[in-house]
Amino acid sequence: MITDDLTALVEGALDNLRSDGSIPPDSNVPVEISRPQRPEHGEFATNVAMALAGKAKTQPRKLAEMLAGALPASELVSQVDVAGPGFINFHLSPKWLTGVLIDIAERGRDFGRGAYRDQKIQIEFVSANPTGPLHVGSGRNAAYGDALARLLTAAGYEVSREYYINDAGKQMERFGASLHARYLQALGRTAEVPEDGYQGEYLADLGKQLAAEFGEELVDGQARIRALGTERMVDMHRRTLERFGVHFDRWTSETALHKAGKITDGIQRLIERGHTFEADGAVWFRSSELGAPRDQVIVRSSPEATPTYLGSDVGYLIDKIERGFDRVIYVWGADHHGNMAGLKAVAKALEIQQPVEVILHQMVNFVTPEGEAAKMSKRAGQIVTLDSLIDEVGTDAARFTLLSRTVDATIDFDLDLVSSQTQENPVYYVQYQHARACSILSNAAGEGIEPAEPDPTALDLLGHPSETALIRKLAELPELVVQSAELRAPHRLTHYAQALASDFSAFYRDCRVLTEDAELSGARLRLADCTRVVLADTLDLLGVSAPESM
RNA sequence: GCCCUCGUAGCUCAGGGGAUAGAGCGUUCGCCUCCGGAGCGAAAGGCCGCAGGUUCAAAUCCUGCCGGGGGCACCA
Repeated sequence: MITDDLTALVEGALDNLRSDGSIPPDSNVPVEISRPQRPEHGEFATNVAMALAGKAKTQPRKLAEMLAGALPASELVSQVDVAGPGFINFHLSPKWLTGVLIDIAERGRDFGRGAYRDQKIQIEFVSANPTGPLHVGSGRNAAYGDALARLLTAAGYEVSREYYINDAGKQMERFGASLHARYLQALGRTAEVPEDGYQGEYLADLGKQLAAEFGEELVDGQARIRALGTERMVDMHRRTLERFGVHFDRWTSETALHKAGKITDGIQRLIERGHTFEADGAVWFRSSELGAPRDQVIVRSSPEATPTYLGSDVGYLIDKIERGFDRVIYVWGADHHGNMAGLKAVAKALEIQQPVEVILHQMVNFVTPEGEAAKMSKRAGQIVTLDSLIDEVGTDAARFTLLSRTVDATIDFDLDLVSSQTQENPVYYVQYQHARACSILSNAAGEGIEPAEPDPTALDLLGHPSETALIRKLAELPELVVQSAELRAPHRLTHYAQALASDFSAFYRDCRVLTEDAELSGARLRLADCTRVVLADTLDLLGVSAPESM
């Protein structure tokens, strides 16, 4: 990678200076290559001179000049500027610029891919309770988890997407009771949804459905109703997610884990290892000794004596690890923050060597134009569903918007602006530039003009500032992919996509592609084609489509 | 009370220790003989919440405080 080459150059210069006594022999400073904010500064920069000045008590300017003078020759660098407080700016050679285009032309979508890493990562996300429709918070989770999975894949990892179906436990009993009541109501009987149950209208609809399909058959069959309801809810989640462009490699049911004995085995492991005690008739996990703020119940007291959420998670975690992943990632909403310490404590207690990583994303709030937060509650039935958001703005705009901020920041949706956001959403700008590139390419094809062959002499004609700026932007993708994957920060790609689209737009404005000059047209066509590839690839990493026309 | 997270332009947000802190929207002023105007250019607009600390260097790291959001169940 280019930064490695430049780092080696600077380190070589430092060695030269040390050996001729210009700087003290023990003056070791880390060399970091960065991208300057302003194009006039060049393609890359380092300010190792400032760090060196601090150690060697010498003027940074002078040190920078010495460093620049001591740089070994390289065909990569055409010019070095000494600027500002100790900065050395590298201007890369035209050969490097054409090299970027050749790389893209030859590798296509592989251009943005990192080297294979031989590491299997499992990422579990969404995992919403099958008690109601997916809401927009789950949409954020889905958009993030899926984009991160795509990013990790692009960075060279083997990734498996998993959805955990919480189809056991107390909430599901409440769900069953609620649906049973709705079913009875649909049959014209008197029944009431329990106070701690699910009041949403969707259950009334489902109750009517069951009444129509089964008649009186299920009147005494609450367990059956619960199972049927769960099944339909999971199907609904699956459909919504497919519609949202999210596909899971595996759906694991908590009930299935129970049946396979994995849950009780897991709890047994904790007991055998001496991490538990009994109190008030319940089994407790001594998590406070493993970094958690308090001990937690893993098996409820009688008469239920069933595992808690954390209790089930022990067996599930073991199951994940036994399937051979080198790392497991959980994507949770911020409202699950309290479970993090417990899960980490379980991993410690079981002496799991593989990293167990939890990523929390902040919530999605809905605000009125007056700025009042309208809180969402599933139980109260006031749901802004993911389906309704997709209906309103479409999958592309929804995903792009939900991904455009860091996971650490809450997202405020102004409900009244959701539809007008269709107009101002930056995703359309990016898609538009992609469509424009496609359009130019097809116009050219109609006139029999083909993109120039990917070789340095043909592409050497490119040199306009808007052209070089665009090429520099294209060149950022491979590093950005690896970086964003390691930082778990897909939102960086949304910003990159916009910047790239903007640079393409400037190129379009300044450099007419289809001209009298066939060779120049060919070279610019190649640049347009490379931009098309990189834009499409970036959008794909976000799970957003790249239409050829709009 | 304790834990997590946010506080940067009028608004929504980027900025993983380094140069003159950036973008979109909004505002003002310009640009349609032009390969797609869902566009382009320019201008205005900033004690980077406050106070300490670490460092040659802090919007960035640490501590405290103030202010928003989320958690602290034998719910998931």
